[in-house]
Amino acid sequence: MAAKILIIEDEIAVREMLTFTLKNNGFETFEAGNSEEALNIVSKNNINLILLDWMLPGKAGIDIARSLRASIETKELPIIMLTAKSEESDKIMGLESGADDYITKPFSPKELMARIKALLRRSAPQTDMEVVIFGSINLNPMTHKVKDGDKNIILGPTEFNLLHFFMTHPERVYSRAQLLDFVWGTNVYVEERTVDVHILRLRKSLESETSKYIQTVRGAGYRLSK
Amino acid sequence: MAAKILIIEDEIAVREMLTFTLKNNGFETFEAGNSEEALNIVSKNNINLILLDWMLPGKAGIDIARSLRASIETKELPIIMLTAKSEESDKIMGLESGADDYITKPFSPKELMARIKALLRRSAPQTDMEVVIFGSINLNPMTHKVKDGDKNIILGPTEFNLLHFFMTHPERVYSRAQLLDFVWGTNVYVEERTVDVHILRLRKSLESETSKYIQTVRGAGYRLSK
DNA sequence: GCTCTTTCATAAAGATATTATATATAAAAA
DNA sequence: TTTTTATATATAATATCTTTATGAAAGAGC
Repeated sequence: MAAKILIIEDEIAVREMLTFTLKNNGFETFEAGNSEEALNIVSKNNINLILLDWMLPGKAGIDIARSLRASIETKELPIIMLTAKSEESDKIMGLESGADDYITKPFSPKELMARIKALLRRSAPQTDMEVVIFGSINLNPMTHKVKDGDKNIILGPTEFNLLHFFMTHPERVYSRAQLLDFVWGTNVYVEERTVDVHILRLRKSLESETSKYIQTVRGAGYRLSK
Repeated sequence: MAAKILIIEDEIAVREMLTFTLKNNGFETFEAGNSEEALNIVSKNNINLILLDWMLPGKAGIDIARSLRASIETKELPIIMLTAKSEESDKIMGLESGADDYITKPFSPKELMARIKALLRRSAPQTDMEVVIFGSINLNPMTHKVKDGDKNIILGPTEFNLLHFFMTHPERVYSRAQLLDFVWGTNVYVEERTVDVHILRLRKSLESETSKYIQTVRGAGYRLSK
């Protein structure tokens, strides 16, 4: 699922630009113009990362960073601060008060994305990295290993992703088109029949008993179910 | 029923190519060469998606997107913009002014189709996914599973659809012709007797007690009732 | 080179529509 | 009433059509 990013910025134009860039890159965005809004949004949503304008009126920026760092709940929340100029003192103060990274305006969307992704990668290992278990299947995204009972299962990348998706979304039927969207990703253009082939290979790789969990639902798609 | 797609493009050759490709893929197409035509067609027809050429004379492309986004009626209408080059600024402007996706020329018909289908899928309402219960029957459209009491009921696609229809429209009698319309879909020529056969199979699949809920109303049709 | 993915061709499985025939029902006639 | 008749529905069998499974080859990426 898409990471949730909160943009704290008082200038509407900049805020909109950021929102737009982030949405475009598949993130879910929230916007706040001041501390109050910001903390409110953080408390109500499961924000994954914050983009914080350092140049908020008063000392708002620094205050927000500090209060987030003070609370147990938000202690680990990654913060990227946006600074207008690359003044050494600002950087130092920013990092000191809790930002994990900073980026100076003007910056390219590309650079912003790279930093956000890097930070999310670093700080959010457990989002999609949980071990998943379904019946006798045990899938560990961290080590990229799959076991079916005692037996180690060797899967190609696509089979691995497919199984991971099914295991994190069991019981529900997905059409081939949906599987392409969710497992292959949007903007990938392959034939729907290709899904069949990967289902076949996934079934072959699993123990014969277990492979029955990968069910064909005629006219609808496939499902992981007992 | 086929989705309706409006092509807004001033170059006739490109327009015809697009129309051809789309028709070939089972879409219903409309064509407009300028804003006026475009907005006119949108207001009179139930357009499901728009292919908008970004390189229309003047700022026509951006203007059309904006006016569509401004009106409540067309706020949600998916727009794919066609751009000549993949310039960052163009993409951003396009998406900012309301396009949902963009595709840069030259593009393959396959890619175009995939994007259109993905967008239609995304914008389609996630309706009809509620679990339905009638008596001891429990039908879950999400998992595509049916239970009658404790027993799992295996149904073919048509029987599943038929039962789902009855369960979402209980107590009322439907003629064979109506069932063909609602369950099979309009524009399908099938003998009315065929309905009998599927009713038979549905009854057979259900527990004998429950199958009595599928009632024959002589001279009128069938009904789901206790 | 290798591995993994996608596509394609064909086989196999499954679902559907049609037909023929049997059965049920309602109304009319005896 | 009971019987007849006409018509509607149920059922089984089957031919046809669709969808899915599978193996093999081509293609892509490393």
